[in-house]
Amino acid sequence: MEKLTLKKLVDICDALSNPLRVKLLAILADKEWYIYELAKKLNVSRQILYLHLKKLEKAGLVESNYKLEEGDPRVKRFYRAKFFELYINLYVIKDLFRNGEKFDEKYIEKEREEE
Amino acid sequence: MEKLTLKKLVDICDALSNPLRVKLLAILADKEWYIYELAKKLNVSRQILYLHLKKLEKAGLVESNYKLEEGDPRVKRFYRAKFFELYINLYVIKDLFRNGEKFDEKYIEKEREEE
DNA sequence: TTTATATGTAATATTTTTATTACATAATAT
DNA sequence: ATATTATGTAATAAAAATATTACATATAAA
Repeated sequence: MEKLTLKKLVDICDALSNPLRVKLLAILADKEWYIYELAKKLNVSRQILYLHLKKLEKAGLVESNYKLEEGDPRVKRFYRAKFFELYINLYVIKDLFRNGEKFDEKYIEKEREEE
Repeated sequence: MEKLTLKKLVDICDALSNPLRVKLLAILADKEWYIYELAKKLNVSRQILYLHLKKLEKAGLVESNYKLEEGDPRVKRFYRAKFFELYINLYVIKDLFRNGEKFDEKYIEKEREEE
């Protein structure tokens, strides 16, 4: 498993801190969907899906690309889940702060990336 | 590892979706602290710690109790981290929705517990 | 007696997240 | 032509999370 950083943990947890986003991830794990189709299936607005998918994409849990299907000249943006693994316990959490860097620096670094 | 539910996942991830809360958990893993002491150490307000610790407590990641120390009649409320483990990947996420219950029911159930 | 230590609540303000609504474009299908 | 399918942006509203400030209580220590 790839090295876990504080920022990565916080981003993934932020992404999974909402039940609709977890559901989206489960749906996108089976096959790729485009937003229009997803909005109909889940009976929610496209706009809210944009926001939730953006957060999942930021955490690296989903990805998307535009595709042209045969016989339909309309470009569709397909989203799919990316495989990931996360294992955490108290020791893992402690290790996040046991590598020279100070918490404050990491905190500030995270905020810089936000811009 | 205990059976993971959607609600439990969302609560834990919500708790870990903020870097200060992750830091708090790491600190409380080593020894128990009371809020006044923590506020000084971290140079943040007591009030903000109340809020963050409440969220960690709700997720079952920390616990607290009041204690009297020898030679000091002032009651102190000590917080400490509880051991936990969380393993997630795409299959685990999918499994959360593969047990008869529908997503909507779980979503609504979660909201009821909020009250 | 005043400052520091310790607890808690309540009110308010700020910021972020979440959700809704409206607009604009373009091809498809009826 | 008009409704449906598809994309995107922008404005706004509502709700939740985060942060600040103020108040109240009580003991310790100087």
